[in-house]
Amino acid sequence: MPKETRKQEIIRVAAKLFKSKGYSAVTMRDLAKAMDIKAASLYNHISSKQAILQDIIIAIAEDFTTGMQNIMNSDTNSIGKLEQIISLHVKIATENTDGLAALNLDWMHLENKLDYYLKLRNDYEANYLKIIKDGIANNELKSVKPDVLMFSMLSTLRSLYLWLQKKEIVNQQVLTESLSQILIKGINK
Amino acid sequence: MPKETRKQEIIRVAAKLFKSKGYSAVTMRDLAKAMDIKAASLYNHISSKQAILQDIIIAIAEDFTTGMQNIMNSDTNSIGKLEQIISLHVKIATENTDGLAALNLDWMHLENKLDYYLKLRNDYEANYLKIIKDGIANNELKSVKPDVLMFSMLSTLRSLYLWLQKKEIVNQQVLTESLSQILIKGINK
DNA sequence: TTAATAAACTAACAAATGTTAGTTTGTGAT
DNA sequence: ATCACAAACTAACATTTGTTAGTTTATTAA
Repeated sequence: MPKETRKQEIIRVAAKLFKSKGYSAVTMRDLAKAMDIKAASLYNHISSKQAILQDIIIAIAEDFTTGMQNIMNSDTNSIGKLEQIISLHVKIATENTDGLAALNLDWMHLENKLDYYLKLRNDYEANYLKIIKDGIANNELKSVKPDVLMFSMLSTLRSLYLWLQKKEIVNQQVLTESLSQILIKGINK
Repeated sequence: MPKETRKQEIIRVAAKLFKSKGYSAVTMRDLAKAMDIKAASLYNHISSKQAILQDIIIAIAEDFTTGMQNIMNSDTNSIGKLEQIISLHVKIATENTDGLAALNLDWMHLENKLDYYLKLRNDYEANYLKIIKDGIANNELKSVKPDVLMFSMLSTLRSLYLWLQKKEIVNQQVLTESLSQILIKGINK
C-alpha cells in the first residue's frame, strides 16, 4: 500500500476536525495544532483552507457518482439495485466517515466547486428516483410516493456517518443486511 | 395573536441565516444586514450571538421533550406511539423549519447549554428505544434490531427540515401518512 | 561533500469578528 | 410640552482569521 503523503495526512486530520465543529468553526491554527506544527507550515502542502474542503468533498461525491453508474449498468432488478445502493453508502461511510461528515455538513461552503457538486448530487438523485419508479412500474415495489421513499432512504443513508461513530462493530455486511431488511422489506411486494 | 417582538424577529431571521450557512459562518453583520440595521443595534435586543443560538435550539428541544412525554403517557399501542412520533416531528418541522435546521446543524456550538441539550436528546432517544422494544416484546413489531430501526426512523425524521424547503405542498396530514406508510408498514407484523 | 528537496520555522499583514460605550431619534402617554 | 422608552446610530476596541514572505533545518541523492 502506498504510504500517506503529508498532504493526505493534513486532509485526513482536517476532515476529522470538520466533522466535530464544521468547516467554518475550524481555524487553520486549530488544524496546525492537531498536526503539531505552525499554521504557516500547512501552506507548504496545501494551497488554501478552501482547497482542503474541496479535496475532501469532491472526491467522495465522485465516488458516489462512479458507484451509481456501476449500479445503473448492472444486470439486476430494482430491488437488487436498491440493495447495491445501500451497500455503496455503507462502504463509503465506513471507509471515510469523517470525509462524509464534511460532505454532509459543509457542502454549502464549496465556493468554486459548488455548482459541480450540486450537479453530481442532482444526477445521483435523478438516477435513484428512476430506479424506484422503474421498480414500481415493474410491480417489484409497492406503489408508494417515489420521492418520499427516496427521501426517506437517502436520509438514513446520508446519516450513516453519525451512526458509525457510535458503534464499535463496523461489520459492513451485517449493517448492510440490517438496513436492507428495514429499508426495503417494507416496500417489497 | 400576539404580535412578534423585535427580539423574536431577530431570532427568526437568525434561524433562517443559520440554516443556509451554519451558525459559525453567519456574522452579526450578516444578521444586521438581513434586518436592515447596524450590527451594534442588535444588542439592544439580544445579549450575544450565542444567546440567539440557545434560544432557537433549546426551545425546540423542549418541544420535543414535551411531545414525547405526552406520547409516553398516551393510551395507545406501540404502533400508535410510533405514528404519534412521526406526527410530532412533522408538526415541529413544519412550524419551525429554520429553527430545526439550526438544531440539527449547530447543536455542537451550544456552549453553556450543551450539556442540557444532550440530556434532553438522550432522554428522548431512550424513550424512543423503549417504545420500539416494547413493540417487539408485545409482538406488534417484527423482530428487527431496535437501535438500527430507531436510527433509520430518526434519520428520516430529523432530515424533514431539508424536505420541507423543497416541497410546496406542506400538508401535514398527507406527509405524516406517507411517512407512516413507508417507515412503519415494513416493520408492522 | 555537495546539491536538492521536503518541511518546518518566525514575523507580519490586512481584513473580519463579536462586542461595548455613548449618543441620537422617533413615538406615545401624561 | 415633557417624559419615558424602544430602537436606531457612530465610533471604536481587542482578538481572531487566512495567508504571505523569507529563512532555517533535516534528510536524501549524486
